[in-house]
Amino acid sequence: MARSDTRYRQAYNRLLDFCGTLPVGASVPAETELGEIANVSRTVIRRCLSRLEERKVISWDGREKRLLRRPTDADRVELADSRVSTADLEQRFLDWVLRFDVPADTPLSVAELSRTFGVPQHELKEFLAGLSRFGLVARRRQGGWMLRGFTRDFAVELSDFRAVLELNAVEQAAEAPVDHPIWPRLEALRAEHLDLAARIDSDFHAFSKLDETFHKTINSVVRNRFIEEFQKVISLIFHYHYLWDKTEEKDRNAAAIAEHLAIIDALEARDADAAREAARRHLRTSKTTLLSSLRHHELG
Amino acid sequence: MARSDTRYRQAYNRLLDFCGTLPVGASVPAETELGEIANVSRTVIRRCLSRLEERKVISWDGREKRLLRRPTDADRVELADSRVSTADLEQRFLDWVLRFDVPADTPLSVAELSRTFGVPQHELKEFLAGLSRFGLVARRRQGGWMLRGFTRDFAVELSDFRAVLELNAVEQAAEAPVDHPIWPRLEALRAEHLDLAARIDSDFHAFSKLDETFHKTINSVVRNRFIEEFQKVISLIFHYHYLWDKTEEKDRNAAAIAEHLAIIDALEARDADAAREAARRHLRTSKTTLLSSLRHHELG
DNA sequence: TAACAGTTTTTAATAATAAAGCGCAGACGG
DNA sequence: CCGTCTGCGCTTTATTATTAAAAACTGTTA
Repeated sequence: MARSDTRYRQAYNRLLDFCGTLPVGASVPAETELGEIANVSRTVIRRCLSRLEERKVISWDGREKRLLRRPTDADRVELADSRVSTADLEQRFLDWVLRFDVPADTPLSVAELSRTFGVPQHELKEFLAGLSRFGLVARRRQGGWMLRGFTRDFAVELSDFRAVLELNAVEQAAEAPVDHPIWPRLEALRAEHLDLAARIDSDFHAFSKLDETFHKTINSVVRNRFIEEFQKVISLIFHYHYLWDKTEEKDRNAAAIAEHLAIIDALEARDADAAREAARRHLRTSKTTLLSSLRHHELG
Repeated sequence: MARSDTRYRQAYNRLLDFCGTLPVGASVPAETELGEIANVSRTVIRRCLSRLEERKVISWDGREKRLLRRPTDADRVELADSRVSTADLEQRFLDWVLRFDVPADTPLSVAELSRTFGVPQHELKEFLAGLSRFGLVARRRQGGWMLRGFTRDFAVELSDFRAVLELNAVEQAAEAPVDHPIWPRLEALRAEHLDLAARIDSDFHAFSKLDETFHKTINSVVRNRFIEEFQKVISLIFHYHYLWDKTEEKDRNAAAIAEHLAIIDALEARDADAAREAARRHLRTSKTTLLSSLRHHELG
């Protein structure tokens, strides 16, 4: 019942490596300096030094530390496990919710999630607490969490919010200076769209990815931590639902390509009003698609 | 090292109360039913029943439970502590940050915060995890948290974001139907603004509260969980900084009243463009005020 | 056979604790 | 005698062990 000593183990091995670079008999640097080498606090260093002394790799008497022998592979310590990536927990969690179509108002068990994701409970709790800011999960009165889920209301509000953010982005893009990096990127996107449009009959599946890139590009002109935070969630959710709704996918995608091109045209003409209008039209379509995808899911 | 048994204690006392309403000798209802009365699970009820039997308040044999005597005050159990409100932790935390002007990039000690706020550590962690979504705090690489704080960048981005949300709200307000509750509220606000304007020389301090009400009203036309979540933080922050910047407070407030009235005028005339423009102007002023308040703070 | 009590399994909240971090006082070397 | 380094002890954090509470099962009786 205590935190893991991975930090110590890693530091220890790193110190062994360092000692390997020193000649036998050389004096070992001060604790502070070693701390900087291994990027840990002095406390950890001291523990490592204790062990090094114990194993007779170094002598240690006050500030007199000397390398006694060349360290071998046998001196190294195991660094137990490679704890599964905790970084993309968000990605994996949303993926799970969307892929398995977890219904709204499902009680979430921290213990169970902890097992399926291979992440300690307390980390999950923190993560869920974060998500609750987006209204995707909520605390239950008697403890525990529940997925507020992917209801129609949620989808509508998410779409509306997305529209607000993205119309703002389009407005800003229209006023971006000529040397802004968005212009070459838009030009490249236009080419990709035209390319895909030409072979839409066979490759219409490729659109989903292109769509994501397009919206990411548009939004990239807005440098705002709040908006960026949301964008991650928004794009993921739209992305998935796009993938699902298989009804008339080809036609939908062809239409969306046309709408994207209209936005690009208006932007490159620096016509803010037209761009706004085009974006508004496209977002309206997106919203409809998202809602219809939900409806099919409910029925299915 | 276990969770507290407050739930059990409360349930026990509530059952005592319930028994008080029964005549001596009456049969006590089933566990499930008792569970509904006290709003706890059967497990807790059984624990309570055990104690009731032990103290000879009831007899208990299988499903045969009878009230032996009228419960007295001596039978009740203490419910240890009144854990300080955990509900408005957000309010209190932001209050603390802003009031004591905690500088950016301050390391936050969960242990210390836990003490000053009288809240268990794990709750604080969850809370901080939630705040990190707003970019106000961040995890440090080597564990712990830090306040990313109230930098100039943060203020700029917050203002911009607020502007995006609020311009959208104004747009929607301009198109609200005649029977929408916003109209009488706006009319009332107009009166309050005029009233305050008349006695601005003495009462200019009262504006801060009026400002908050005004913006809250405008935003109330947008029903969107994401936006609402943000609004709480935004309004709190602006509110505080308004209170601080004492330079030319009277003039500033008088000007703001005029700007508010312009927005109300345009809205009531259902002139969306004019309303947008008026709002844009006001938001620009607000941003300037927020930034100058920061500047003074840095210097002072 | 349906409602109930007894039992077992799971889950979540909290305390305990090892690991890591921090800072000061004094020692040591130059 | 001054600056650097270490020894030491206190703080803080991350993680686990433990228990309260909830939920799920199972058998029994009215």
